[in-house]
Amino acid sequence: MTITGAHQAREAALRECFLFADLDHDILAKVARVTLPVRFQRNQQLFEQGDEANGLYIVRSGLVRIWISSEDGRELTINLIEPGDALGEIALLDGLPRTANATALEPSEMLFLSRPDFVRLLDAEPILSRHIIELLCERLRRNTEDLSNFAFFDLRQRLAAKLLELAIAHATLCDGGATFHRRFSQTELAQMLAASREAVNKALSGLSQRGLVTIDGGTITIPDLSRLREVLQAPADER
Amino acid sequence: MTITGAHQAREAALRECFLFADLDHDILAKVARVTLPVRFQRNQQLFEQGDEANGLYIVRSGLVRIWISSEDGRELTINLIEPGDALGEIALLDGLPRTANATALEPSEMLFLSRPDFVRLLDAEPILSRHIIELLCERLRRNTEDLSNFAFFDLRQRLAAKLLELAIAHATLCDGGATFHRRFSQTELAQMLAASREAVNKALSGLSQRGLVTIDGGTITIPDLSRLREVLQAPADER
DNA sequence: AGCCCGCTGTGAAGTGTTTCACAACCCGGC
DNA sequence: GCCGGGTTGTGAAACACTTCACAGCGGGCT
Repeated sequence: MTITGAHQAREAALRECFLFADLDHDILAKVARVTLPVRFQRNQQLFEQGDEANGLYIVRSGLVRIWISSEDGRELTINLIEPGDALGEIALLDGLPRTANATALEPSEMLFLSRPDFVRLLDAEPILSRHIIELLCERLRRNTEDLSNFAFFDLRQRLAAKLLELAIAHATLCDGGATFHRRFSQTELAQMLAASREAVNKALSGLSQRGLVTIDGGTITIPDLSRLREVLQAPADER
Repeated sequence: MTITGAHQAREAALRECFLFADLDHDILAKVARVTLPVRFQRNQQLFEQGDEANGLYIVRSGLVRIWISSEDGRELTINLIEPGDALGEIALLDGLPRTANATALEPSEMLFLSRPDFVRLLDAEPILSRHIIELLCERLRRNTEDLSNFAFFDLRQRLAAKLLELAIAHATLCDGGATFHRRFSQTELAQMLAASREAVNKALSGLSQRGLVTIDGGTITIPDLSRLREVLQAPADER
């Protein structure tokens, strides 16, 4: 592939990312030029909580896990970043240390945009500010949702909510139901739900016994999304 | 007070708010003119989750509680907004329904800035975008902290963390310790911690028996902030 | 004064979740 | 083929917190 070909590919990747979606072609081309393609293997760490922010990552393929850990080594997965989304915004924008860790769950391709380049761009392009603001608002809404789940839901409900959320990005919807592309181990789920692996196992069995999910060789399918959603309103006695 | 006097007072109030702190005088004067002073009584609601966003509130005095509620009526206090801070940014910025409820905990004075006026201002003043972005980042950091507390801490630790957090805004620090200005009822604390009032009572007694806090007629004082902070690292067996 | 309401303290029973221990499984590598 | 590591399933004991019930306290209102 020629060098300009590579630039064009990167520009196309940027355009698929919400943050840069409707910048003018010439601006985007300039950005594409300073952007650095990087690859990460499965389980390779992009950065660590407390690191200084060096730049922004834009995911082209793969999957990245954003997580924090406690003093005694337990881990909480805060977010999974899909292709087309960006990660590392917060520390990038306010210049403070990274709030969380980021690790590739799959072999992943990214574009890396260094902080100096990004800041320059932000000053030059007011429309980018608007997109950043919208991105941050979206993150805040998701965050409030998560807090609400922790505060109000028991494990069974948190699991149902998480499965419904994961289904949007990781399952093909069909006929009111959804089947996941990707396998999520019970340990992975437990880390998203701040619960023990054993408890997730039992909650999952519970859902599956009621036919709300079916599990085939570790791959989850939700036969009927709206029936699973009912678990979120159930007044506890209906289990 | 003359009308221009009122404008000047409002302009001063804006200047004390981080969001508007370093706008030019003439811009600020223009904003002050479109800004509307409003008062709320104790327990009066500013807006409700699901409402359409009509504008931004800037707190001049008093205290505002941001909270969400569950289907079955439990409430979680997400944030307390102090004088000099703003509230209602998220829905204001993305145009979607309000994510939470807001009610005044004390008689409170605000400045109200309507959404159309705000949007105009945002387009005209790029520096305001930067401040908004910083505000959102700060909220996100606090939010991640809250998630971490829910995921990793038991009630005793969450209580200690919350008291340390509240002390910053609601206590006078003195000699390594802090005494609160304001009384927080155990019910109010319980709503911040997503726990029952009774459990908060017992956790509070626990802390007080160990001399980590002292309670005098319902008013809390922390004799030694750093000793209370140790509770956050305690490996459970040291209670 | 007396009343009432919201706040505080506390115990007993019930429940959801963790921790621990262990058995069975699947799949890739040697 | 077999071994081994990461999975899944499950049951028993321990634990944290909720729920319920109730008693006492205090401050504001009539």
